[in-house]
Amino acid sequence: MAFDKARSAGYLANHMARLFAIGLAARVRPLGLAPAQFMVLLELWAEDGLTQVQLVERLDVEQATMANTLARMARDGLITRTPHPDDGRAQQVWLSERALALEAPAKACATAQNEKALAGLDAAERRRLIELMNRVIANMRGR
Amino acid sequence: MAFDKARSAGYLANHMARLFAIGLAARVRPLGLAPAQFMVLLELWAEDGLTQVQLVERLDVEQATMANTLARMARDGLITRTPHPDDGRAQQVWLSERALALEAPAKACATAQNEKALAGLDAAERRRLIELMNRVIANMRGR
DNA sequence: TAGGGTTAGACAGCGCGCTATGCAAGTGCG
DNA sequence: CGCACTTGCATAGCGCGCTGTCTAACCCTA
Repeated sequence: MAFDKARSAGYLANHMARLFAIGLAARVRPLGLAPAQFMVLLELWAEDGLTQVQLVERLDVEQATMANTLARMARDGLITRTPHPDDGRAQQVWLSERALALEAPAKACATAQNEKALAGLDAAERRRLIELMNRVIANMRGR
Repeated sequence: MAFDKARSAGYLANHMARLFAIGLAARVRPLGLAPAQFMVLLELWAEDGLTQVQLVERLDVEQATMANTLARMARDGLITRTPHPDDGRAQQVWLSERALALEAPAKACATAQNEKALAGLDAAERRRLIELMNRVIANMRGR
C-alpha cells in the first residue's frame, strides 16, 4: 500500500546507479578496466603516490573494499605499491605505465556515459540534479 | 583533468545509491531482511504468486540475479515456490507467513530512510529530483 | 510428428560493496 | 622502558549485481 517504487528516491537511486555502472563498464571494458578501478585511477591521475587511507577517504568506501580493489588492480598491472618512507605500516600506490596511458580514453568513456545519461537535460536541469544529489548525500553521510 | 567527481552525475548516483543501501540495510537487518530481498517483497506484497520472469521485468534486474536472490529468500523462509499450473518450466513465488507479517515494519523502514535522505528538501524539490532521476533512467534504459 | 528455435530457470565465475577480525607497526603515557 | 592504545592493511565471509552457459519445457512449422 502507498509505496510506489517509481516515486521512491531510494529505488530510483539504485536503479540509476546500476544503469550508470552497466554503461560505464561496457565502455571501459575494452580498455581492460572495471568501474571501481576507474574511480581509483581518477584519484591517482590527479595525485600519484597516495596511500590506501587517502584513497579510502577520497572515494568514501570501506578500507576492506579498497584493499580488494587495489589487489585486483595490482594483479592487472594497473598499479604498483611501495613501502611508505615514513611509516612502516603504510604503502604508496603508484600508476603503471599502462594506467598512465589510459587517462584520456578512460575519461572519454566516462564523459560519454554521463552525456548519454543527461541527454535532453538543459544546463539548469543538470545543475539542479547535481545539487539535489549532493544534498541527499550530505543528509545520509552523517552515519 | 577537468573531471570533478563532485560534479559527475555517475559518481554521485553511485555514492547516493550506496548510502541508501547502507541505511536501508541497517534498518531492515533487525527484521532479517537484506535490501534486494525487500525489493522482491514489495512486488509480492502488491501481487503474490508472480513468476520469476515477472519479477525480473518489474525490478529490471537480470534473470540470474533474481534466481540467486530468490534462492536466498527461500533459504531464509521468506518465500515458497510451486510449479506453474500452465507451464512446466515456470514456477510461482509465494510469500510465507513470516514475509506477510513483515509488510508494515519493512515499509516503515524504507519510508524512514527516504525521509532521512530527503530531509530539508521541500515538496517541489522532491518532485524535481524524482522526475530528473526518472528521465536519466529512461535515457539509459535503451541500453 | 519430428526437428529447430524460443523461453524459464539454474549454475559458474567474477566485480565490488559491506561487516568483522586479526596482525604488525607506530604512539604515548606511566 | 614497557605496556596499552591506535592505526594501516589483509583476510574471511557474504549480498547482490553482472555475463555466459546449460537444461528442460514449450511452440511452431515443414
